[in-house]
Amino acid sequence: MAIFSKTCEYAIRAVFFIAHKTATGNRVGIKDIAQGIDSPEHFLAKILQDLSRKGLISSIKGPHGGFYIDTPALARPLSEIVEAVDGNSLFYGCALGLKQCSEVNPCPLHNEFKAIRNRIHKMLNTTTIGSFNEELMEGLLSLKK
Amino acid sequence: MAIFSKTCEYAIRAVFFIAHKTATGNRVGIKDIAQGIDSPEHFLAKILQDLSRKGLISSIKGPHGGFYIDTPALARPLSEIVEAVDGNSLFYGCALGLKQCSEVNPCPLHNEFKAIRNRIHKMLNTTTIGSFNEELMEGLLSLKK
DNA sequence: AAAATAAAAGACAAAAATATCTTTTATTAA
DNA sequence: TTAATAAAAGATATTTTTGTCTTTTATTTT
Repeated sequence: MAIFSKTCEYAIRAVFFIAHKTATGNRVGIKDIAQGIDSPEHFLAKILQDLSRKGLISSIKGPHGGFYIDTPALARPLSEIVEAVDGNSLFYGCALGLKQCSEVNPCPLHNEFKAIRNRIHKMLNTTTIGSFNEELMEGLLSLKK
Repeated sequence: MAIFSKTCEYAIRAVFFIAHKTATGNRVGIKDIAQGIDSPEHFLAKILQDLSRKGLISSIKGPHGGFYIDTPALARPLSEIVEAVDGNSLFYGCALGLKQCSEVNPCPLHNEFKAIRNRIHKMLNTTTIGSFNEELMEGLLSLKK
């Protein structure tokens, strides 16, 4: 299994793509995004609609419209995207799927995974949506294939 | 999203359950296991058949038959169960789902997740199937709900 | 106002994961 | 050697995830 759902993978890649494309103020259309991150266009559209409804990204209809992320939003942590799409089970769920797993009623892997989940959470909390704009502009990082 | 698939969660819980129930040499039936870990019986049966075919656990048909794990197998790492069920993408896959992601062509999260994946891998490599038998016998750890 | 553009929304389809039910095979015990 | 037991195997069903296609709404430009 992967860490994120396919939906979340597309969401993160799209958000990075939009962030770096609109750091200069321009908007970018769904077609460009889908091709820029190598994802199915209409499926991605649904995902972005959802992120837009939740206020994590912005969009404008009509000619010269498209998606964008404003400067304050660039500073938000990636964890908000993940949580909006995949929920918080990656951060708080039991690795063995036990509802009642806790400090007082731990599954065998409870402590080990608590540390790992905390690390993932911390990492995604300190990584902002705009973190990679420069490297993306310089072509040092990849978002497709 | 969870770390493991539901199938893998059941597999790990079942393996721990069988390990501790058979540390004394007895076999345990699918009904007992399913109830002991709170999983759908027939679905679990499929999973255990698969693990049995792959030699990770053992079984015997007929009266007084059931599943068991022999002493050498108790020493095998949990990572083998995970890999048998979920494959190795948790250990080696790109967090953003990019096939071509690598050191020379990294996705934005490549380095951070490489460290996390390594940690998970290491942990599951050093945790053996029989690791928790004592705590399970003492009722200190939970495998259901 | 009309035409063009682009996201939003809705309906539908395919694939994968999860779950259930039935039949078969191997083994044991009476 | 028949009956009982228990896993293996097969068939089918349900749910969730992923993906596609069409229509509607909002906005802009002519």
